[in-house]
Amino acid sequence: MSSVRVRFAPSPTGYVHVGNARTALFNWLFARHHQGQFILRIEDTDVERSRAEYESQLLDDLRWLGLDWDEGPDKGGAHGPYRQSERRELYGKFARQLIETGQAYYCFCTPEQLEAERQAALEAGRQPKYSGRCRAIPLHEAERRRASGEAAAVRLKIPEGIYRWRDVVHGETSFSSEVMGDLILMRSSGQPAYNFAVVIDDYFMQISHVIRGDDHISNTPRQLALYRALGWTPPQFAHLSTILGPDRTRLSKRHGATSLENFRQMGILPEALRNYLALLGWSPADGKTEILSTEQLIAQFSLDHITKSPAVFDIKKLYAFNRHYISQINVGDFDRDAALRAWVEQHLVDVGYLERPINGKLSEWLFKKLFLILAPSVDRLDELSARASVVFNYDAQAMMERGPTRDVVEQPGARQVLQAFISKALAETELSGERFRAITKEVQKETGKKGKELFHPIRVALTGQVSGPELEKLVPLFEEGSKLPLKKHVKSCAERLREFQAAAKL
RNA sequence: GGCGCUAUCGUCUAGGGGUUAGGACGUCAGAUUCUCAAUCUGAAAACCCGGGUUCGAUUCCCGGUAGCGCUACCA
Repeated sequence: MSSVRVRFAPSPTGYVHVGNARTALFNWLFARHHQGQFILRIEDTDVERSRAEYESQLLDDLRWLGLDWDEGPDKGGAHGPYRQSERRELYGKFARQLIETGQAYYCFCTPEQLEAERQAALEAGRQPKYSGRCRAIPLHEAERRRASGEAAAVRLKIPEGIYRWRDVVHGETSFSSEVMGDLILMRSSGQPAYNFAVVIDDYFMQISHVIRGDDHISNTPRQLALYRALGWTPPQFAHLSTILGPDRTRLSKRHGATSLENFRQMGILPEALRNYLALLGWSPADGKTEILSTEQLIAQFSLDHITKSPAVFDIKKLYAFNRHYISQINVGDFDRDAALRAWVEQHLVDVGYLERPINGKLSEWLFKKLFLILAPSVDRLDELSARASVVFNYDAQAMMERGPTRDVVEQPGARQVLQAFISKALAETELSGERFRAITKEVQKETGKKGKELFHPIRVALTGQVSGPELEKLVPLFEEGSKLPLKKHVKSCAERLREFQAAAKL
């Protein structure tokens, strides 16, 4: 089969939105599945809105998502340059060619004039499309007017007829030329217009499949008209459905987190987002498996299994995937994944628990103990600091003033359990998980209390909270943490229990 | 207004002329755990409406409705 070349062509006008991220992902998966090329092209023809700093943000976002490209603005390639702003001559050349062959013409109408006509047409209930007035201006006259300094745009004469293509996801699709006005190729500023630049670029970059949002469906016939005028064979088109917010309108900022940057800050793992996004509009061959590694995604991805209908973005489901991938993190991953390590460090530095440098024993404790004990219960990693409160914040006085914790301590029998436990625990120089277990066994024998009656008061005395991870894991976490040079001191079990004794007047 | 796209549990989806309409998230219940989370088991939950074709339509066709998109010298 001929080689697959696909592209992701964002304009640098802000952060990368999930909708675009999904488009990028589908292109990438398709390219990787077919061992083809994935090309990144920057569509910065809109000088007003494009900003250079957005471009580097954009590349960072895509890298974070785990997508890599074979050709792009930062790495070049045989079909560059990869910024439309650097391809001006090309567009100019073909605009002139189309004018010379009579397929395009100069248009001297001003935007104000066009807007007025548009409004008038709308009010009269007519189709608001360009009248084609400037088609009648002879070329030599147009040249003369331009020479005298008059600004002109270039328009394509849309040939009449039906424009049809076989969309890879929608099947046979067609539009009549009647609904299209002569489209702008070059703006009077000399900048190419989107539909023109896209066609030129896709052709010269030898794009085989254009996989993009279905908001481009009605642009497709215009582009087809251009391919026809230029005598070029168009690529295959695949139009992906829109991603909607919970209210079924197009997903946007007002729906909350929608940019890759947002998700990164929330502590969504890129593999979770990739997996979730892949399932928005695409489904695996067996129709059932949802947790899929990137390798499996690449192996199974096919344009045949794409749905046409729009999808509502469900953050709860994203969280479920994120929980899954967080629970898969194990000790070794921190050695491999510097980005994950840096994220966790920064997060805890930001809340004032830690300070840099973080290395040696502290790093070990942080990743191999604290993280692995606390992370499995979070939806997103930015909840880690709140979970870590059990480690860093212990205040016996406050605990005795709060209803839920105080009630546990004041339950009948609780003091008996606590007295026995505390005297034994304080006799130890350091409490290990094993010693903790042994001591609670002894307390159980002596007091006859077990289960909830036994552990609940101990949990409250040791953590100041009524729920949390297993005590057997927390105890050594506290003990080890207490010996580390942390910005915020972690109280040892002994410190906690003495403070508790005083506050509870035991 | 015109043109186009879309329509299966609350949500993401599988499926397809005859099925107990499958899976996942969420929800609810139970099990387990010192607690929460996790985990396991189970339950409730869907073919937009109206015509047509057919022995039989949720599936195919037409129409309606609704949602979304385009209708720019934005992309």
